[in-house]
Amino acid sequence: MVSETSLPEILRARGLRLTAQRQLVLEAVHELGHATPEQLHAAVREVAAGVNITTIYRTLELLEDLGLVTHTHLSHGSPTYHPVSEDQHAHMVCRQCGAVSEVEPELLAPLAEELRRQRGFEVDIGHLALFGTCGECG
Amino acid sequence: MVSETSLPEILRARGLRLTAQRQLVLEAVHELGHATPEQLHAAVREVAAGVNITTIYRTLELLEDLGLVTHTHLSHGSPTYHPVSEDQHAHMVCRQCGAVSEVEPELLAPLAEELRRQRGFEVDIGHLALFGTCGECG
DNA sequence: CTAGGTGCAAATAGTTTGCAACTAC
DNA sequence: GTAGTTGCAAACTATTTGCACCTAG
Repeated sequence: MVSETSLPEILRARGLRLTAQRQLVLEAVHELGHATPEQLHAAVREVAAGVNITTIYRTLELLEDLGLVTHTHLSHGSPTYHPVSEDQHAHMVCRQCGAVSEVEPELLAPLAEELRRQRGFEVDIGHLALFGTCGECG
Repeated sequence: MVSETSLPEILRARGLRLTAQRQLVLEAVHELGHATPEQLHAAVREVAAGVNITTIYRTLELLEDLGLVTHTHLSHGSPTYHPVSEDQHAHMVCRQCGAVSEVEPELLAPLAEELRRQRGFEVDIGHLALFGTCGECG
């Protein structure tokens, strides 16, 4: 499992620098679980007020490139970022109430397998969002 | 099946007006199959040059409300609209080459069934996007 | 010291809104 | 005639870029 601990090494291996901002953004992604750049910015600011939103965007792009975080598009608007270290899971979004819940990867495995076999398509389960209506709202 | 033919009636039933713009946008959605507001605007403009992008947005919202079209978020950026009359289908987007292909609803039926049973969640299959890597790029 | 990183301001893309002019009915 | 509709300009939100200054190594 890739964790925050490895950030310094991963950066060093690429000749990149470890900065407070990068640590804070990665920590915030872990803390919040699923968060938009805006939300991460707010979280980081509570610790380091001067951090610019631009840096959040640049850092998220970097962390994603380094394989430490990914993002998904849940509904409209901003993407949400989460750690890749977490169990791969899909999201289920209710269009009525906006509730987001997680879908266990086991449920998706057969579909993923089918697509791989039939089409040679490798589904990224962590980047999957199912829209619909939840039990409460249905 | 709801088709373009019913637009006048559906509008009338709500006390709304049938305009050239509305017909053109709906036709464009049918013609293009999956298109962003931008692309639909371009298509409509080929027939009626004066139509404003604002009208495209407003009309898509209306048509969606009327149940004639839906939209999905394929990858980043703009949503893509398509007719609801078409067979419900999901989309498969390759993150390398950007290719979009359709996934037959049969493949998704078991998953949808499972979620309905276990969680009472009604998945909107037409609004589903699977991201990953296609055979060519893998 | 110096390449990489950050903050700030400005640019850009996508979408929404206010309002006066227009038109379907 | 009149309520619904449109076009235009301006506002907004989310994101990206250019650039001078700063700092980790």
